Amino acid sequence: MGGSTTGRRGPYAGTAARRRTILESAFEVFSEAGYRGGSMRDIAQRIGIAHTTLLHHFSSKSDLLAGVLELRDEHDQPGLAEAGGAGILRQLVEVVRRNQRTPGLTELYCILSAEATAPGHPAHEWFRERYVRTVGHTRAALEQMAQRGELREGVDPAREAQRIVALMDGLQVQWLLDRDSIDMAAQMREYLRRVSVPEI
Amino acid sequence: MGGSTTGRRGPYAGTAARRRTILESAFEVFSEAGYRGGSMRDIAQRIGIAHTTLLHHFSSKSDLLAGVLELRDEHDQPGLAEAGGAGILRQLVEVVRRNQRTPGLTELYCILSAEATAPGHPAHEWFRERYVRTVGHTRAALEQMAQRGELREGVDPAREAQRIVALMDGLQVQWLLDRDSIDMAAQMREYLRRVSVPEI
DNA sequence: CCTACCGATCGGTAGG
DNA sequence: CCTACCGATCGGTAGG
Repeated sequence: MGGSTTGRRGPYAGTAARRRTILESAFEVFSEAGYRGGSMRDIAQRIGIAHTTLLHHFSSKSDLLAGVLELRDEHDQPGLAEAGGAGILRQLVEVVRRNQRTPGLTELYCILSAEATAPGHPAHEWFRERYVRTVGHTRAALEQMAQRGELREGVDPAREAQRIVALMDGLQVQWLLDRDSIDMAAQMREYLRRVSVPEI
Repeated sequence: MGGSTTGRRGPYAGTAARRRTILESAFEVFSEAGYRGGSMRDIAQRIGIAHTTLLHHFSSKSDLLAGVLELRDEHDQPGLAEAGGAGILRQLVEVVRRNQRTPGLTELYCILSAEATAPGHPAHEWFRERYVRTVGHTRAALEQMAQRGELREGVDPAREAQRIVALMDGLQVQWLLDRDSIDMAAQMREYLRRVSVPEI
C-alpha cells in the first residue's frame, strides 16, 4: 500500500502523510499485540520500509505509542461534549455501536489499558487521565440529568459514572473473546434505561 | 527465599514443592508483565535457579502459563456453587472484596484476559471457557432468584449475567490504574441491590 | 539442577 | 530513506 511511485511534490511534502501512514500501521500492530508485544520491525514491514526509518519520524517506540494515542484522541472527542443531559446517554450507546463496527479501536484500548495498569508503562499516565476525563464527563451529564429530574431516584452521579464506564470496558472484553456472545450496544442501552426516569 | 540448604529428604521428594514454587513465581511475573512481556529468565531468577531448569518441570513457557491458570482455578472455584439465589450475589461481593485485598490475582486476570483476546494466544480458549462458565453460573443464580420472586421486574437473567461480569472486569481496570479512585466492593454491592427486589 | 550455546528478535545508533 | 551493526534478551536444546 505505501511506497508510492509518484515521488514527492516538494521538499518535506510527504512527511506529514508519511507520519500518518506510520501511525496507522503502529495502531494496527499495537491493537493486535499490545505495546510490549508489538515490534517496530513489524510496524515498518507492513508499510514496506526499514524499521530504522521509523526513528526518523518518531524518536522512540514509546514516542510512536504517544502518537497513536494522540491520533485516537482526535477521533474520539467530538460529540460527547455537545449533547446535554440524557442526550449524552444516547451518545454513549452510539459510541458503543461504533466500537462494534471498528474492532481495531476496541482492541487497542482493551489491550493497552490492561497493559498500562503497570506503573512504569509508557501509557500509564495517559490512561489514568483518560479515565478521569471520561468518568468526569459522564458524571457531569448525570448531574445535569439530576437537575432536570431525568435521573432515577437513588442514583448517585459520581458512582454511577464509574459503573457506566466500567460496564463499557467489561463488555468489550467479552465481546473481543467471542463476538457472537454479546451485543454491546443493546446491553448498554438496556442498562442506561435503568438509570433514567422511566418516561425517557 | 528458595534454594534451601537442608537438601532433599528423599528422591523426587521436592518435585511437587518445586513445581509449586515455580508456579508462584510465574504467577507474579505474568501478573506484572503479562505472558508476552514476562520472561522465563525473570521467573527463574526470582527463585534463584537457571531458566533452563524451568523446562525440567514444564515443557514450555505456555505450559507454565497453563499451570498458573490451573492453580488459580483451584483457588477460585469454592463457594460460588453452594449458595443459592440471592446468596450468590452476596458471594460475588465477597469475591470482589477478596480481589481488593489480593491485587496480584486481579492484575493477572486483567492483563491476561486482554492479551488473550488475540485468537492465537495460549490462554485464549481458557478465557473463553472461563467466561462461559462465570456468566453461566451467574445466569443460573439469577434464574433461581426469578423463580423465587427475588428478581426485580424486567431483569433478564441472561443479559444481566453478562453485565454483572462485565461490571466486575471494568471496575478492576479503573481500580488497577488508580486504587484510591474506586471502591470495587461498594460499587458492586450498590449495583446488585438494584437487581434484587427492594425487600432483600 | 547446571553451563554452554543455538538462532531469532528486540530497540536503537552510526553513518551515509 | 537505506545498510550495517550494536548489545541485550528471548525461548529452547544439548549434554552432562
